[in-house]
Amino acid sequence: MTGIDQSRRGDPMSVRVRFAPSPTGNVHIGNIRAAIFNWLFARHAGGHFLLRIEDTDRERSTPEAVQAVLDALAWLDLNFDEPPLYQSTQKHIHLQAAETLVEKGLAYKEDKGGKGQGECILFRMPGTDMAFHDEIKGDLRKEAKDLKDFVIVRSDGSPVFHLGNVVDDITQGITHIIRGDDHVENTFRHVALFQALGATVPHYAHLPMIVNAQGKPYSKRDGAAYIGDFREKGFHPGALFNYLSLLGWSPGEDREKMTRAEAVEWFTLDRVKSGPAQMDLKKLTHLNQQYLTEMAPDAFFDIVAPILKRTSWGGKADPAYIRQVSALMQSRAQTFSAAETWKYFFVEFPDYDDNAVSMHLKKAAIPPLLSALRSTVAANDFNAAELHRAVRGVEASGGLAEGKLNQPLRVALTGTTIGAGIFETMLLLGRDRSLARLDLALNRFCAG
RNA sequence: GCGCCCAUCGUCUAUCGGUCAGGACACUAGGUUUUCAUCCUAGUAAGCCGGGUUCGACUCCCGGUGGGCGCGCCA
Repeated sequence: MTGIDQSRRGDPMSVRVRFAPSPTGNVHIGNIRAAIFNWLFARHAGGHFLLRIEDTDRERSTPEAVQAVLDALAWLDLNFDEPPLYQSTQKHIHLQAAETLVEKGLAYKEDKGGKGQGECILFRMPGTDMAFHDEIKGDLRKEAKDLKDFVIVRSDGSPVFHLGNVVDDITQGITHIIRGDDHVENTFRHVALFQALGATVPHYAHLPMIVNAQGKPYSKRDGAAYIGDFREKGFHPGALFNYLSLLGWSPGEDREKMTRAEAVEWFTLDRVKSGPAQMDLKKLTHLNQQYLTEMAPDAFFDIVAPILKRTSWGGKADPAYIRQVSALMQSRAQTFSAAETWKYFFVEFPDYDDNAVSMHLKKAAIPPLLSALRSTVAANDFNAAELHRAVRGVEASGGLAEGKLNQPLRVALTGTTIGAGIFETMLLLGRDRSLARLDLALNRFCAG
């Protein structure tokens, strides 16, 4: 008896996979990609996706760090099927397994010296060449001489990663281990442990790593390598999920943008690539814009409203007004953070861009026309049809081609050359603010 | 240093011996749009190198080069 409850391994046909992060405060993009692939695999197979928190590092494993993992999974909607297993609660089972191995002669105690800490427990490798089949990398083998005994319990009595990891996989009845390929070499040890513990060896699949724009492994200084960063930068979880699923995997037939259901339906391990993949923020952003455009206006508003609330100028705006601005600007937002550029809708007077001003308001012909337009607008009803008629009328009287007054008007009203349709924008700004801004622009930029 | 893995446009990829080597992002040039964004059209751009096997290799084999990972009482 190993002391490990193997009852959950019941149906050998039922797939059980797990995401087993160690909570360190931030969830790395590579880790979450592993979670996505595990989730996809489980859902495709109609199996179970489990979560295990490897919280044996008491220093870093704070409740906040655990919450960060849970938040990341929730944000990406990676739902798991059973309560998470906290590795720290399994310590006695790990140790019992180690004792069993010692009793069977499959592990032994030894004082390796060092800092004089006493005896630790080492696992005895079989002494033969080993091989296992990787669903992604194919058949992998290692010669006996490269497989050395290793510590499974430290001299201070704490279980080492390899032991805890394997024992917990047995406890959770894991059938397929899908993880980053930095674990490939460990797998020989793990296979030996599964066998020594009398458990069925699970199937393995090692995922290629995600590297940075320089083709190097992501490090702290690369930034934006944590999923919280992407959330803060205004990415849609669906877009990130879609994009990440395409890093190292492809459904073929030129399919890229896909729904979750499609990804689940098409996902198979044999279509996972084996070489490292680079993140491309540009492509992610492009996908993101598509996701934002397709969102229901209310859903878009729900996310954008809190972002505006946090700005110095959008804090106390009327929700109904925000909803209108949101609806107008949604289709041109690449990320949710684009809302931070909507300032001119929420203040009395906009910040004027110097280039825009000199380009569109400094020409001699413009001031008199804007002035005339100001009078016409003030004298008529403030609606789209009238505004349109007013602008066209002034253009005609000034000998300008149709549409040539639009940009000067836009700059006078918003301070910038880019934005949604100028008439729609004006209607949102309202009659008073529009007239006031025209006056200000006329006085400040067109006088003298 | 030793071991293992990988190698198609700048990037993500399709291709499972015979294709004008396809798609997407990015880029360039047009078009639509009052600006921007969107959208449409077109274009530039790839099989790391060297040997084999084969009637025929991006595809199979060997070598080289380059890159990644591993070699802890870390996880």
